[in-house]
Amino acid sequence: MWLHVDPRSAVPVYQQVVEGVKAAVARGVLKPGDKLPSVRELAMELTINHNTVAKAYQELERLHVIEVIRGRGTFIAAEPVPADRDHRMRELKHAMVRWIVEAHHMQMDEEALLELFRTVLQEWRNGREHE
Amino acid sequence: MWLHVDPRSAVPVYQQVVEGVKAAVARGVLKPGDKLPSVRELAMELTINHNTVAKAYQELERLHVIEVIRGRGTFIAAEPVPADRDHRMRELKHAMVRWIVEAHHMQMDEEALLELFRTVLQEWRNGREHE
Amino acid sequence: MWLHVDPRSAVPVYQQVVEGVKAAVARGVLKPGDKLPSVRELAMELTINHNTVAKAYQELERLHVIEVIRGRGTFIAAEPVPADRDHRMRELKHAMVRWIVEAHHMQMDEEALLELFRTVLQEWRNGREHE
Amino acid sequence: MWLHVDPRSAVPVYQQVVEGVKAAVARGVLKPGDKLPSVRELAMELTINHNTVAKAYQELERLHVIEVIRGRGTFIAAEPVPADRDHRMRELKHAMVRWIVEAHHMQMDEEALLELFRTVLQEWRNGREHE
DNA sequence: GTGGTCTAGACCACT
DNA sequence: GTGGTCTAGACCACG
Repeated sequence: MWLHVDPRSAVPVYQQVVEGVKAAVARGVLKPGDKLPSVRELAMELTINHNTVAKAYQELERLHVIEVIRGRGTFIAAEPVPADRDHRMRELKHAMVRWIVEAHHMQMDEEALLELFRTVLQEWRNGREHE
Repeated sequence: MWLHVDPRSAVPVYQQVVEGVKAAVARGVLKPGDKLPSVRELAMELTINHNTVAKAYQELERLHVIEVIRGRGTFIAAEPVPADRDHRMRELKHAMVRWIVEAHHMQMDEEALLELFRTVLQEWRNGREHE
Repeated sequence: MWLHVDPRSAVPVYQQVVEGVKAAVARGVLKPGDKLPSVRELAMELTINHNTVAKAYQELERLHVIEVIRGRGTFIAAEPVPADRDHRMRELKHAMVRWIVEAHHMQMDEEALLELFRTVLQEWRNGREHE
Repeated sequence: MWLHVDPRSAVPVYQQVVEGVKAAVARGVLKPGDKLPSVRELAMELTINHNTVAKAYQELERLHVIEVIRGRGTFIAAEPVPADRDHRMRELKHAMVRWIVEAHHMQMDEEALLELFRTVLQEWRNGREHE
């Protein structure tokens, strides 16, 4: 299964589903046109409520990651053109600054941080190829 | 003032205070031994509830960023010893993977992402020097 | 073809068919007495389920836009007598109020809204002449 | 009360709440900074479930119509700058075309339609002054 | 007291 | 069978 959820995590379950699907798309596990499990199937599989899955799917549709076709199912969207690019870019930068500060408090060099990022990037790229 | 707070924001106010103090320390605005405003002073200054500031201070003490000395006040800790280094390192990596996924959904190249990170790192360093 | 349907769309497919036929009649593409494709033909052409087309035809008959003659086929009605004129008039007014509210939230002047309506009306009229 | 809801309507209750608040803002009944009833208060008043109100509030926040401040309440946003102006403009035009077609089927002249719109606009303007 | 999230179970419209 | 909506009731984090 390409999706896992931790009910005891601080981050909301529906958001974990959203991020999980986005990650699967980014990793190439899910490709444009692929059919997602139905709301109830996925809910069963993750042993969570179907409303929670539905909320996640609605959020994903709003983000243009998936497309919902009534009575047919939900599918990975063809071309996820990001609408509010500026907004998301700003958020991404803020997230980065937050972690630069955090790294500082972990006695971590900036050079080491950059190096770590390169490593993570490399690992991710490798993991992606092995799909 | 080295601290600002936005009551309209998805991130909790007390957490904004925590991050603000950590950022000030990382940027060198606050140095070991420096005295922080009292809970009530800071609450007044930021026009937020003093319970909120108290909660932030408790969190900061738990993180060994500050030290509370009864009857004397609260101070920036001498040596910010990172307690749960492994845990935080794991979180840092997860955050990085999230960036990669997010960048992917913004049609952003991995090389561009790395470049962005370098830029943000550079900007932060500059801001730090100008303090 | 005078009819197109978008399966990915918030508005139900059968309703898109209904509106499409009504639009064709209003634009003069379909005239009283014109024969419509059979349920199965149209379904084939639009690559949608024939139940969906059947539902649309039923709705159109209810609205006196078309007439279904057993064993002969379905035709554009001679005189589209508006049955529930009051009801539809009320809905029309409500829709207009919704436009005004929406325009207001888009920081749009009332004069600009009126101008926009005039433009849309003009464009539609032009499109109609070119059929 | 500036808000009413019809549970038997085809349009979802939560959306009726969304439109009701937007209308109240457009009419000037609710002004920037005004406090909205709490989720549970409004739910009680409209005799609907609090989750339904919560969903409406979340949608309104997404539209920048209101601002939610945790533990304090929800307020009308200061400056409702519309983000996806193009998208909404396109939708507005489509709605207009739909009703032009509809008016045609009601045997209504285009000139009469324009005149009706002017009237509705005038009525709305008057109703607004009487608040 | 505020909104946010989740579960459970139900009904509905659409295909 | 598909997703969308709603109710009922519960728990949690925040201020």
